[in-house]
Amino acid sequence: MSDSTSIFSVAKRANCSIATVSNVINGKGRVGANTRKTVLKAVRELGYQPNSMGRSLRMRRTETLGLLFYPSCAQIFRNPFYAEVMEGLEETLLNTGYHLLLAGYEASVRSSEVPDFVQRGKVDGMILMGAFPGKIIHSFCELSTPLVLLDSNAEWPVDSVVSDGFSAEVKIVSHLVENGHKEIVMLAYNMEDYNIDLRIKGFLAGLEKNGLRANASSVIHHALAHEEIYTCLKARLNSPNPPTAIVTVNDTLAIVTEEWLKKDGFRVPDQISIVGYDDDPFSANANPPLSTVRVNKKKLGEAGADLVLKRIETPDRPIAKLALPTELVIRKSVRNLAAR
Amino acid sequence: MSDSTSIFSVAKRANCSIATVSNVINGKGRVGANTRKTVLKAVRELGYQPNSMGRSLRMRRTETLGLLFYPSCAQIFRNPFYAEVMEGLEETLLNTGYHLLLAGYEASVRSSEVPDFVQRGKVDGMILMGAFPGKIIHSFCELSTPLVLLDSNAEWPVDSVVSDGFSAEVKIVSHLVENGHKEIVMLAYNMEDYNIDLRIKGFLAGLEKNGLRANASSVIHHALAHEEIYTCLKARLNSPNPPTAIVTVNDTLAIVTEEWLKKDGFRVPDQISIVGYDDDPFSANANPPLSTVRVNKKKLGEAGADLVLKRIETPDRPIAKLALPTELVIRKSVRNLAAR
DNA sequence: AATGGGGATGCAAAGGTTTTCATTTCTTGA
DNA sequence: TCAAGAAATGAAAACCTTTGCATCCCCATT
Repeated sequence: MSDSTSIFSVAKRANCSIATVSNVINGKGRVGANTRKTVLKAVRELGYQPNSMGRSLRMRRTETLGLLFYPSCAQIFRNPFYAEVMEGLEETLLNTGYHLLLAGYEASVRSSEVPDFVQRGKVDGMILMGAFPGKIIHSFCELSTPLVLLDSNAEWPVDSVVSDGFSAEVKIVSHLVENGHKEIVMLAYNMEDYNIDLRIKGFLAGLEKNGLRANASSVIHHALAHEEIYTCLKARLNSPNPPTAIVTVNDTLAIVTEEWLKKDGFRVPDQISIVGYDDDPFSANANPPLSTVRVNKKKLGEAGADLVLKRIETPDRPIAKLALPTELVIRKSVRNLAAR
Repeated sequence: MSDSTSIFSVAKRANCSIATVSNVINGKGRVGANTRKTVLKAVRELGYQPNSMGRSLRMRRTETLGLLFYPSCAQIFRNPFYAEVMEGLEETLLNTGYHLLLAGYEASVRSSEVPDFVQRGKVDGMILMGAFPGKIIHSFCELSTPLVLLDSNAEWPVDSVVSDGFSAEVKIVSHLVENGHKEIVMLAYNMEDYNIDLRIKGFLAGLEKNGLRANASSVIHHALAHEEIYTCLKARLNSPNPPTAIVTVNDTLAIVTEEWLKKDGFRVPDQISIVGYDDDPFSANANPPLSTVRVNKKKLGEAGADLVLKRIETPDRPIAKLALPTELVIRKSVRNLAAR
């Protein structure tokens, strides 16, 4: 308990060498049964816990993983999506002895492009979460630090885990077509974001696969906020061939769009169907309950932690790029046009 | 860049001793202008960053703070309240060089009641966030590790920051009374939670201060979920002297209660007024917009970080217990009974 | 009784830093 | 030119571990 309980004090109390104490604690080497008992007793009585810094210095291993958010911790905390990812991370790390060093990109980067603590050896590996710009990912890739991109990007030569947004969107389009929809438009943000791009690509592929025309006007995206997107959508709804179904790049956008549509007198799903992505907690209680795509967020976290741990263990293992399968969850926001 | 860039390599390249390199880097001691330039050059060319473990070992300081959530990381991530607290934490730590070691209580505690990493010296101090049971807080208090209870509890002899829920509830009651309400009931959870207790006490004090009777039936609380609470409320609404106003212990409870009330045909606020607590992001957009209490969450985070840093710096300073002032935000969920 | 072997234990180095204190070098005034 | 004082530099210890290797002891086999 005292401040100065080091391995020395234990050794002195147990009347043996520090090497022996170390061996007992780590279960290495050979230690006689009696000695072991004495040491264990001393450890207990002194409340000794090996000092992490001394150990890390010697072992060149910190048992700490950097968890870096983009753009900031607060931003990620705001998104309920990541709560479950955290759950997966937490559980996987549970029995490994590893801890997470939390950092928001903006707050942790001073001079270079990579947070100091990485190069200073405070962590054994990094998990990057959020829509990191390519430029930043690039800097990380050049380091030799084990690295995994979690729900972020799969285009770099490092381990990564994403949800399979491509297949998901194909499934969505097929689902809509099965329900008689032929004029479908996608709503997306216009920003550098791998996942958004992936979903757009999947959406377009879905159209083609179902024999619908896929062109520039199939996707409405706007760099700016939700309002702008809705303005474009509304213009389209009043045009000759108005869409009967909307696919949004995530649930948040779906919900606000739905609100605005209702406010403007469009009935959902009677007049217009809508499908989201993410299965956020509020989506099931929306009015009408939102059809969407469920990604196993917990598994996302588990896979991420697993990958970086494996990379630390075996730096030369082949790069793993995981695209987790998704589940289309059908609720009440899509109308069957055929069954009229 | 190479793996083995230590202070030695810099010293060799700059043709000086490691002591001098250390002095240059830390701006301590005296170093000649020329030598300084040479060392700096070597540092730059080698891309040298001092090793955190070596430094921590020697300085007995890790520049890391433990951020412990109860019951788990995921649980806290789910609550939008904490996103802004994180913002405050992040910003305050920004220029201090300190990092956060994240841990969920459930996941990080194995044998003892306190996570290993604390006693192993992986952190210089701890921030506890969430409704920790007293038993656990007690274990932490016995440690000599700097500790701050953040939005958790203020009843222990350690630094703490909470929002002043007591005064806030007094303000709420006064506000309701000013609007002609005389029959007011509070909805709360029945669990060990300092903040809830504080708000209940404030509510009762508010009643007394305004000359209303405060008794056991003034507060409806139930160990179980929202449904149970609502059942009790509904019974009360159908009794002889039904409440005209409801005060809930947080916004979430307010919103679901509101939904159920509306579903049961009660009009809010025409028939029944309601006030929440927390000013969650969704509360402003509720229907009607919810009157509630805003706590400066960011400041909560700032104060917490600040306090633990000060405690590390000056272990003997007097204990600080902060109760941050709150702001009553009046929206549309309270009806003025006087102006009929 | 001597030799060999195996199990138990300890010594000392290494890992990267900071810091104290001694030593060296420079400057300046007489 | 010398001495003294100030400024610059370096050697070594300390922080706490782990681990390779040497040592020691004891028992069994020949």
